[in-house]
Amino acid sequence: MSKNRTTLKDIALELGTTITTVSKALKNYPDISKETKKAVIKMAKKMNYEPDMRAVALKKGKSNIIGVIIPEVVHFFFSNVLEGIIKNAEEKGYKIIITTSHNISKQEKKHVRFLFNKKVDGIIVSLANETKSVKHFDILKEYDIPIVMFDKVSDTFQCNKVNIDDKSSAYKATEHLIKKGCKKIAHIRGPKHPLNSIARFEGYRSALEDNDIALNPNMVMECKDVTLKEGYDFTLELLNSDDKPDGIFAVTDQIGVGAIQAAQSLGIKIPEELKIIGFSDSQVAQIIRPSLTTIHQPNYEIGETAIRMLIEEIELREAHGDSDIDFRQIILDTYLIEREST
Amino acid sequence: MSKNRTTLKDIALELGTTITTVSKALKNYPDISKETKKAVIKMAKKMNYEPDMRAVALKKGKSNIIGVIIPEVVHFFFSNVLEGIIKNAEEKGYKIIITTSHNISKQEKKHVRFLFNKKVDGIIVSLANETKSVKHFDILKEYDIPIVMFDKVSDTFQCNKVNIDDKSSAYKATEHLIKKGCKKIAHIRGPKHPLNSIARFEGYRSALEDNDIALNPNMVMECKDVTLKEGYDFTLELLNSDDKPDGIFAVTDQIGVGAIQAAQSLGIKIPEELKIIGFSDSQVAQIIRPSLTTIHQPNYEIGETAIRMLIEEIELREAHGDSDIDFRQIILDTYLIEREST
DNA sequence: CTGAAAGCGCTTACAG
DNA sequence: CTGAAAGCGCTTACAG
Repeated sequence: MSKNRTTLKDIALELGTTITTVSKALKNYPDISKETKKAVIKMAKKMNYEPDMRAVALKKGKSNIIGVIIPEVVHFFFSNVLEGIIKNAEEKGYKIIITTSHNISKQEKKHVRFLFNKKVDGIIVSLANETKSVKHFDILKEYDIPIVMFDKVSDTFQCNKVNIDDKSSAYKATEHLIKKGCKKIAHIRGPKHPLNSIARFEGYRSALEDNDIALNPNMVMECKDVTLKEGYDFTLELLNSDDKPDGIFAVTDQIGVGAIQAAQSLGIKIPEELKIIGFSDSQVAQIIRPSLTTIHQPNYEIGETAIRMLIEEIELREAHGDSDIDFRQIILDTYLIEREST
Repeated sequence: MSKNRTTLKDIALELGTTITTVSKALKNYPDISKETKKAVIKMAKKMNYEPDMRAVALKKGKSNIIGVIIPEVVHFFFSNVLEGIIKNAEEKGYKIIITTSHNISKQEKKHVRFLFNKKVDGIIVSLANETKSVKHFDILKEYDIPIVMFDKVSDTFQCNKVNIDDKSSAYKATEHLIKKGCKKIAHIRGPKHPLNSIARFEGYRSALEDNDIALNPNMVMECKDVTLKEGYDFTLELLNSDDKPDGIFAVTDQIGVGAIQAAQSLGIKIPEELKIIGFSDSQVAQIIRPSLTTIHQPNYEIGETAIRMLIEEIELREAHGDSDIDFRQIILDTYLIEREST
């Protein structure tokens, strides 16, 4: 037996009163008598009433839904950020619609469009590796839909942003290798476009420079998909060249793990002959032997901060209309964790 | 300058026609002239029109949103399932709202309620470890909202289900240890309630029985949160007892990894003195040394299957009203991957 | 304290 | 071929 979901009308009919009264009673308006409220609440419970949020959303012009666009879900960093987003959103009565770009710009565009017509209250995004132009986000600005970018942000787009200081973190990582005695330091870097892979490269370059080590372009490898396999293959290539590195700064832990496995396959001793440092502090960094020195970044807090900023902006706009917002960029701290690989 | 989002009315006004005509033109109704259609489509584009899905949903009684309730996002198995769900949902024009129970029944109840009043078209769920009664799902049945359960399912609740054969997989795992010569096999099992941890225990028990090995209750440890640390601690306890196991069947890879680390901390050789097998085939199983023998389960396919069944049911009900549905339980195959730990 | 009415943005049966 | 009207389920300013 299928029932239709109870509406205000059903309750009003049952009680011989009107929709208006029922609606007000349920929302505890002061101008409704206690008896009426009691009766309405009782009947609502009995009839399993739950407000139709679509109707509420339509009426109020608010959906309490936030859209998230990230490259991947099966990913140590992003799943942790997502966790931070979801938990804090739920606490404040917002729900999350999640979409994944798989680092493809076209997908990202589609999702922006979709979330736009789903009338989400705001959007959190980490750009696809492939994305260069962020024109497809302009429509959100035009219609005053708040956006927060994290991790892979745009430098030109005006909005709230959360990330870490990739350059100084990469500097720290490279400097660590230098302090440990490395002279020939390779960098397996991220793809061309994302600002954070550029910043990490800059940190690497800058640390070499400050320590009077010439940058050898043959020692910089550029990943496409940033997979363990790429880390493995690039490391083999580096270690089979005439000019072997004695240190590798890997742009992520996955790359670092691939590097360790490649070195081991050639019988090269870590950290004696080769030192390796990763980035992210994911679980594999602790579990691999030798364990991987890495840069810890506050994943959960990045998600938490992003959702907080977004909800603040949403509620600020609700209160003051489209008053001008001062956008901020919040930079969270990282630290180096030394393990066996250096 | 904030704009209000364009509505049908805006377009009609601009064109000096009516909402009806604009709506029909955009949906390519046959009874609208070509010229009108052309003009409407052009104007819609110019004005950045996107239909308000809330209104469409309200009118049509459909939201094209599917709710997902899972214990965790930061979790190898669940993030992979989620990936399978999201990708296949997007292809069919559905979006996912994701909520996490953190294995707490109360949270799960709250989410069911929330998703119900969000009027999602259907729900996919893997039960919280804590959940015994599934009464809180009854409301979905009452109102004909399709549900698919996966992994941690209920045996009493009538709905479509997707999982693996946990019992026979566990049997396979235990039998593998026996074939490798283990005589004293411990099992670090999952929590009390979830059917799949019970089934895995049953598989273990049954394999021992078939091989004339008496089950020693002291060799069965029960996890609460199924964390690496629990695996570590229980393994220390087992290995420090008078009656040491020579094999451990761990209910997940995380437990298996903890077991390996605990054994190593005591200087016990794997696999010579102790053999360990996990369950899931997550990345850590490949990366730890010795690498972990495990049961591979098709994570992505579980998600894919769940969302397919759900969408099928949604569309079936749309077409035929609440005709009776034949619920199915789809069992996906697992296989054993032998690595260094056995 | 209660209720009639307008309206959020759409869809669609019906009339012309 | 075009359009007026009802209605999806709510909220809320207004009248009584």
